[in-house]
Amino acid sequence: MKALQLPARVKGVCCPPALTMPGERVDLTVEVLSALAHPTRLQMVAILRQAAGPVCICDFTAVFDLSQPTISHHMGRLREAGLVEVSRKGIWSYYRLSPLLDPRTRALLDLVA
Amino acid sequence: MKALQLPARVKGVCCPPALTMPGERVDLTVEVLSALAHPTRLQMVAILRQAAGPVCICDFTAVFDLSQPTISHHMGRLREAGLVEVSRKGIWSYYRLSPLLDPRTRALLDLVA
DNA sequence: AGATTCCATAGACATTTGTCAATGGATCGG
DNA sequence: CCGATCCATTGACAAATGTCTATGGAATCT
Repeated sequence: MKALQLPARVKGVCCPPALTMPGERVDLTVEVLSALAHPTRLQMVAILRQAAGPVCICDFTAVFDLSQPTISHHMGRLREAGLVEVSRKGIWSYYRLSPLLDPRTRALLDLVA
Repeated sequence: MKALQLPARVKGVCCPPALTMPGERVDLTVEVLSALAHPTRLQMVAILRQAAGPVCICDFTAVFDLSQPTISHHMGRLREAGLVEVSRKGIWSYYRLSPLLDPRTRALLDLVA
């Protein structure tokens, strides 16, 4: 098989693409984006951003038309992504945005939620 | 960013916060976030942001360790989300970031890609 | 025309995701 | 101690997602 000669464009002429983003940052970013890429979770984060203080799970179950385990599941995903933290008081679980989010993630939340 | 005040918890009494984000904006945001929430697609967008001009699909297939149909598939998802546009020249398909992205989406790309 | 290259689409298949019902642990009120 | 409430976990199951192989159309070279 002889190599063909193609017009105008030669491979790599336009901009030889390089993967400049460190793999670790790719993974972290994808994890955060995935956590936010769901209507329920995005709105949960929006609620937490606007809330004056930690919000009870029972409040979320009241707002969304979803079962309590599903609410818990979504909140768990936000927690695994490091976006929220939980504090228990008596019977209730209160969630808030993680106070130590790195600036980039904070800016992301300000943008989308 | 209005503070919404929750009263002290009383057993069995919940005080649901309001869903302040318009449903349409939730859906649009989720669509964009979903498109970006994959390692390959995120890096594709990063490449397009740094590129001086449109980038050929054949360059992406050279960079990623994925089959050509898979590359095409991911690029198609970015296109469906309105993030990229395609222009054909002869045999090749060149992709670039959509020039008319709304400022919020542009800012999002600047943050994560 | 025939061969070759690029790329999108279709089909198949395994994995992940989103949801609910059921269960159980922890805490509180009486 | 008993019953009730909150919430996380488990298991099940349908739907969406990511990947590949195979195929076909379009453009270009010989």
